Amino acid sequence: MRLSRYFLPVLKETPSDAQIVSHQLMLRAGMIRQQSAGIYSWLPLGMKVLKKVEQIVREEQNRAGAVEMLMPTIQSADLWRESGRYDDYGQEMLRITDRHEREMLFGPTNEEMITEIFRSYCRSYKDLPKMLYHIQWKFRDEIRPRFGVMRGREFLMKDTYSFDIDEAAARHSYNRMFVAYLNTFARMGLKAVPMRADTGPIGGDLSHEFIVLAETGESEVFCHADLVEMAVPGADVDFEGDLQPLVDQRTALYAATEEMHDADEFAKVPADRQLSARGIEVGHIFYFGTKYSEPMKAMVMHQDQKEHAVHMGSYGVGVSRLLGAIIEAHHDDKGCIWPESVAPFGAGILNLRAGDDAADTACEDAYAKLSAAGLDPLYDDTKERPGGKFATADLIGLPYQLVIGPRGLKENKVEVKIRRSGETHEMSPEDAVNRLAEGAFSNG
RNA sequence: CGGGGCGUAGCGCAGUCUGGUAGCGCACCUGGUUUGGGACCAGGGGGUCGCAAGUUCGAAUCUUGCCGCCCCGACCA
Repeated sequence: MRLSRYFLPVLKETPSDAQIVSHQLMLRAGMIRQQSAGIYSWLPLGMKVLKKVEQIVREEQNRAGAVEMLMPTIQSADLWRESGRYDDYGQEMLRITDRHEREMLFGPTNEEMITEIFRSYCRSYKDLPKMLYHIQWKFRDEIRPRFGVMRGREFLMKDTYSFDIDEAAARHSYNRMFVAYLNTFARMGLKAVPMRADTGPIGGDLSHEFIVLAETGESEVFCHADLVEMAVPGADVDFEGDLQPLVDQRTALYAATEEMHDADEFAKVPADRQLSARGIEVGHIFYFGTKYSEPMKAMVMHQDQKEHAVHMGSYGVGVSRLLGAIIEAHHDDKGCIWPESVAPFGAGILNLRAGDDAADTACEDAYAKLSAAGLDPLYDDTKERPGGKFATADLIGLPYQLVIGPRGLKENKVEVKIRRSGETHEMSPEDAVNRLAEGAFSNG
């Protein structure tokens, strides 16, 4: 992409209503624009990162055996009356009346709808297990939206729903998501710690929040420090096999949010391993048994020739919130530092003197070759002065900057800057392009 | 919803107390000089001061109502 043709409205100054660094940087880097309290437009740069994050979530869901579909944003109130949640959900649900005076709502979640779909088609225990997900915009009319995309009213969520024959089978589905989430967040450069969460009226031990530690997090958390650095299972996990040991390895160590915190248990953690911090909830997994299948009659015939309600779980990832979490984890005073896996462009090419023949030629050549290599470079071909180009490149956080100007070219030199470390390497244009194309500067 | 704060040019703000022809920096446009880490000079455009009503000879400024946004609290991916 040529910057001259792109839409990248960067701000030099920090908008006054942004309180936390991720919100400030998303506004300054021209990623989002607030349209109303807690409601944002995703500008091109933000959209690109959002899609990358979404794709990682999707790939890991698919790997874990979940099947993608798409449900609508608008739902019928009748569906929610079946589960009893229409009255329970309260003011957080945005209720809408259509022209025929039908009561509709903008979905805050999809348990009812997926249960309705499941029960319409699945009648036998032989149809189980099933695991379906979608990535769709949700609306929750939060009392107080804040911190940009961290607590928006409209937000993009991945929600998965599992259907199993009994609690033991549901536990395996739960473990699939538990492990999938560990891998998902690690791929984005996040250290997410699973923490015991409140299971509400269902009880049991099957609910975990996945928390990214960050000073600006909304939750106070307490955990064994080893959990933070624990290596994730990785891509070659056998999701059909026994995942319980992987789960136990983590749940054996203390980790809880404020609501679930037990000071006495925490005190048993070795003192030098006790970690109390703040965190951002990026995922939440939940087993809720027959809470919806019972009232909504999602029954399957078992071998005993009787109908039984299916055991369900739901598993959410705040996709749009993840962008905030990633920036909180990866930034400096100059701007964002995107992990390569979610960077909006693979590299930036900075033409320090657009209009100079030598610089233009070298930049065009690098742009063509890096594009061909699949790096999806952003070529700053504007007439702006070098200082502004450096500042913009740092602000939007591209992992690599290929800096090309007439002064260096006289000695056949260009500069490669690594955003995360700030280090620069001088070399010939050919070397720079080749090494960038082959990922020579990557640290994985 | 309770408590607090703020709405003045695209962004950041001053002016409001004490009413008297709407300002500053950045950004933008034109010309010129510049050009390797957010240049300089000169000129220029842009605001019914959130909306409405009221007080007044006169309102960004005082009064009332409404709207929007932000922060603290209880809830959530």
